[in-house]
Amino acid sequence: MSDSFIETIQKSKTGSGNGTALSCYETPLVTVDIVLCTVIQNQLKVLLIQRKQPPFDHMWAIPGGFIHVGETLEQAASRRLYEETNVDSIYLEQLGSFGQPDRDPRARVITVAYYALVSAEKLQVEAHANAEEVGWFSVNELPELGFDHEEIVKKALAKLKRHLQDTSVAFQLLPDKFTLTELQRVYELVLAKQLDKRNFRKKILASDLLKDTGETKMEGYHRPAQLYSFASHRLAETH
Amino acid sequence: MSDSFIETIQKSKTGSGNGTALSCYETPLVTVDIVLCTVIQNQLKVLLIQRKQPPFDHMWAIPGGFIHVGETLEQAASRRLYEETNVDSIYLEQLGSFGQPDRDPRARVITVAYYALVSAEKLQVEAHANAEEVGWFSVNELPELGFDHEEIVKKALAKLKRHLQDTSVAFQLLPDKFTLTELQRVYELVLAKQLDKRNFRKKILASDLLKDTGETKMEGYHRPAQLYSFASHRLAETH
DNA sequence: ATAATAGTGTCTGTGAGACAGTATTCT
DNA sequence: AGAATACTGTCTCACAGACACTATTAT
Repeated sequence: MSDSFIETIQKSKTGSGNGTALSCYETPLVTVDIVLCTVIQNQLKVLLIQRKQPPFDHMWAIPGGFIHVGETLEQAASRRLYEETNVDSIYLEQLGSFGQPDRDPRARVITVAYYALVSAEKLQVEAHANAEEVGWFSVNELPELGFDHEEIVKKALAKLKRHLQDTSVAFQLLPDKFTLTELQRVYELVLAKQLDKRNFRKKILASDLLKDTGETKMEGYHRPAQLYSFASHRLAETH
Repeated sequence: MSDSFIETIQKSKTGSGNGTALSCYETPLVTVDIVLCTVIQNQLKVLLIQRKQPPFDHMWAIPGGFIHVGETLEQAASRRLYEETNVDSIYLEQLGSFGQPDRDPRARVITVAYYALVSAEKLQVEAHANAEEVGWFSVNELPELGFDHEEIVKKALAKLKRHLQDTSVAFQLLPDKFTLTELQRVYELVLAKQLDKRNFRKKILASDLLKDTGETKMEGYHRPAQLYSFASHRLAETH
């Protein structure tokens, strides 16, 4: 959809001038692009869409698109995520803008990038009623990406890592009720390293972000785990 | 300068359609805006420019402008700073994009904001050969700002604060050789709180970022201070 | 009994912050 | 001698990280 829009702009660029002092193609286009992350099968995954036209035909790219009239940047990102996943109110964080003059070979396109987090639970409910090729890729096994999307994904993962440590974003990747082991797994996946169980629990419980729901979760033939929920979503924010 | 460009766009908007499927005004304009900080007279100051046209006529605003063809976002910001200060190679850090639909009453304008740091020393060399009203304002006594620039400045100062603590940006606000007391003053101004002299020196010297130049600086009738220089500009970077 | 995961406490080292007195230079 | 700033070391507390065993559930 973004692509057909750029084609139109391109035509006006190659056609004869229209008399105004400044033509469209001298002003850059603006998009939003989103690195949507979730945890599936014990892996940190990113949502990608397979391209159907040049440039970068057949390659994968992160979802994105133009900003509609009257929309804020966040709303545009949110809308695009809804279009791809049928989930709304997905957690979004702005990552920065990418504007290398040649990042899109067709036209000058500046993108405002976001990273987004959803729990796999929310995704399961909705099927992909979408004709596009859409896929979840493990961050360790990303295909080659079009445009500068590899750079954007890398920055997103780096920012998520930092963010995880001084805020409480981890909960965005979990269902409302979760065990401490599940929470630790999220930390381990994002930070890409193992954590000590006792130290992790000590720190998390000391932070006072969790509420013991009293419920337990049985999974397999062993001692059931306590279920916790997140107490104060907006605490411990540094950013 | 940005303003006359927006006027042109505005005319094409109110004039009759030109036949293309998508006219210019449906695509947002993009600018860069920069919060340039320095330390003058023991105060943290921000560069502002007084506006000469509506909207926000007579009010102050941070410097900014459109991106030229072929320029990266950073280059555009850098160029605008050079135009205002005659100083180049000013330290720049991207802050984020601001895109509220109504932030500019004339047209949809999305801005990519930067914060920038210069040492007062570099500024002293060059005089303002500029016709515009330009001024350095203490961050504690900012005038009312046009557009959403107050929000941008606040975010810049917050980011600078955070940044100061886990990187070595402080040096961007100092001359090449400086005393530990001067360095501490920069920290105190940015963090807006007093620091203990012994703890500060202990921490800074332990970080191994400084090189003792062997020189000293006499100022007043008292013991002269050691001059240090910054050892490794790119160490301790988190971002 | 066994398998499988949940859950728990101590010790050590490091870094942050509180705190006061001596050193050096010039008038 | 006095004024003004440079410079220095110790103690305490909180937090991070290393580390191993008991508890509970189902088969």
